[in-house]
Amino acid sequence: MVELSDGTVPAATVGRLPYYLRALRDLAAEGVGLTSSTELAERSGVSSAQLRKDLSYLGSFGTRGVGYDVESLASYITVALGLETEHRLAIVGIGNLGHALANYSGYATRGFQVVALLDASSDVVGTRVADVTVEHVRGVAEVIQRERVSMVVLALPGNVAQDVADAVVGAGVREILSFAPVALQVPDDVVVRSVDVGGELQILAFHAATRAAAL
Amino acid sequence: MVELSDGTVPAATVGRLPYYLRALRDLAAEGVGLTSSTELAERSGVSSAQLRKDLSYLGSFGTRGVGYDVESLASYITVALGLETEHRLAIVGIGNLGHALANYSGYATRGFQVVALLDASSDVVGTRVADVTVEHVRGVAEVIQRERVSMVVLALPGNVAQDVADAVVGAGVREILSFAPVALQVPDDVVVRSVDVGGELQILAFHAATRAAAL
DNA sequence: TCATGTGAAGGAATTCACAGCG
DNA sequence: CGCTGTGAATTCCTTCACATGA
Repeated sequence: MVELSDGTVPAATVGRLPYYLRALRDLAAEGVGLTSSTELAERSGVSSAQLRKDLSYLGSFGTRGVGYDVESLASYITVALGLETEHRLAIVGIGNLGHALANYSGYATRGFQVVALLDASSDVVGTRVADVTVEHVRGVAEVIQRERVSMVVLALPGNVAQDVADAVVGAGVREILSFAPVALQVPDDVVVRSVDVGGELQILAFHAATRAAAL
Repeated sequence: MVELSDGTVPAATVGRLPYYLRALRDLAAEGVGLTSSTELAERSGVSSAQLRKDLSYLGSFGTRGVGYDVESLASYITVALGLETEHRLAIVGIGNLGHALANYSGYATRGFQVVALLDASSDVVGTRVADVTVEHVRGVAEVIQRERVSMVVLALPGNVAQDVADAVVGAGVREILSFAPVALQVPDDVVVRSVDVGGELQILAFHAATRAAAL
């Protein structure tokens, strides 16, 4: 019996749902209709106990003694992640990274649409990138209203990220993905996810140094 | 008294060290010479207790009743992260993202150098990107040897990521940063950090959906 | 019988609150 | 006295191991 739980899903579990969904879509693409917690966990890079525990927070989707139906489990996770509704994105900062993000093809297999691009440089404002005309960041609030933007991606230098975040939050956005290596100060009801490439490399450097020290 | 600890630093702590280092460098750039756990924590987006606990795993760097010397704490974290040695990077996959990463200027303020670029498409092999000539990925093992590459960045589609990872690991690389949305299978002594932009957006979508459901 | 789903146990990370030291 | 450094308490997450039910 399928039953969705209440709203209490651990953050760590939410963070893994995209991996499960990815693995399920891969399985579906391979024509696999039925899977097990062992197989799905292996493809997702977690333990089978972890996978089952995670799914238990969302409800009960499998058949004991059998496994999980790939299609239907994918559907449930899709719904749980809120991917059945369209999410309209604006990207602020059309430098190297912003360009790449604007052109990023498979936005996690639909659900996301880039509807606005903004920048502060007159070099790019007015140009078209990925079929969208770049507008000046000073009009960010208006653009967000006009395009009904619900998520903003910040691909800009750390020193201006906070100002843009303030403007974006003021315009009603509650979900931000930031590539700027700064801790953004936002109200409690705003969710910020941060991706820091430099930081990731530093973490790898730490492991390299630890390995070297162990010799 | 400054004393470095043994090699047991929690993974969660390691993940935050880059934020502390960033905040310290900002402070130094502003001409601040002395800081407190409260100030530094605020700029890093963590609690002051968290910061002090994290630092305690590395050693003892502050002065009770006073605070931390910005320069020297930055130095210690730099050493702890292994950033005093040069790290030679290869980027595999010179698409939109690979381009952006190759041109990414401040590689976390030095310590990292892009010494090789590889791709499988004849459209880009042979071209120069960020002063480096793109080579064919089939020669990845040779390139890694020749350029003494110690870290590899994978900016390529999920379906080929595992093959390249295998080749790269076979050539002796033990640190990988992957932008491919797949769980790479690697030996225990290889460290893989994964950045999944699509996944981050899905996590934001989950929060948006949860918010909507709460109304 | 077999793999799911889940209480219970165990481990890790965070927070608390204060001892310790300049 | 003030702020660091840290045991203790708490909370959160993961793993275990088995009851459950198709």
